[in-house]
Amino acid sequence: MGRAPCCDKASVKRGPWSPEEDELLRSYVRSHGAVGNWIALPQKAGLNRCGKSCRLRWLNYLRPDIKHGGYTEQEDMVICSLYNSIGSRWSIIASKLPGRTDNDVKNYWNTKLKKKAMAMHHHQQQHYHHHAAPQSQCASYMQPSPASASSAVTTASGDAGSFGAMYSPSHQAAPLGHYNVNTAAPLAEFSAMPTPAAANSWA
DNA sequence: AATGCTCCCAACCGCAACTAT
DNA sequence: CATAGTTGCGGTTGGGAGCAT
Repeated sequence: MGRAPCCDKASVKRGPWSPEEDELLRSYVRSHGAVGNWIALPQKAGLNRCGKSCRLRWLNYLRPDIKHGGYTEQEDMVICSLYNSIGSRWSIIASKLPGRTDNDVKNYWNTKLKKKAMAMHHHQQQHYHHHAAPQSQCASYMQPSPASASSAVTTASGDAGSFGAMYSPSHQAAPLGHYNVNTAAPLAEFSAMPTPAAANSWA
């Protein structure tokens, strides 16, 4: 026996949200506080939307503390080092970046950071061909990580896993399986991690 | 100006985990 | 304990915006 669908897709609106719908959802959450039941919310709020869709819209876009774009070098490094350590666990990575959502971090990685990492990976390989050991601070920061061999990373989307490895800081989180979400360092702790020179070399 | 291409991001989908009964 | 309902997550896609030809 299959699981019942969360809503009747045929009778529910899909696609982009209108400003009116945003306001309905925002005002409902504002007046009712934490949403207990997202499935029931659309009806109560007067929205012809799937509960799942409402939840996603709120979490990824309407929440008051959301930041969009404008990623800092420091945030880049947090994302890459955590990706290296735990793979594509976007919700965990996002939880270390105040104001960022898993969807946002995921999009940012897929559209920008991955390419940046690939470019640096290419550059790094050329560097290794000419030098026995990395000499720049950037290169030392990008030392391949033991964690990159973990199942977490090897199961992460193809080549991207190994690219993530390049950004591993010297003190990494434990590989998946030993990774403790509760003890993972928040963003502030990363401030002591890479050198300014390493951070600058990203641009 | 028209067309095609690429990039980016919001949103959807399906599954797993969790919770209630 | 078993089942159903709900939530959370990660992968993927659709389509608009901007750029190149």
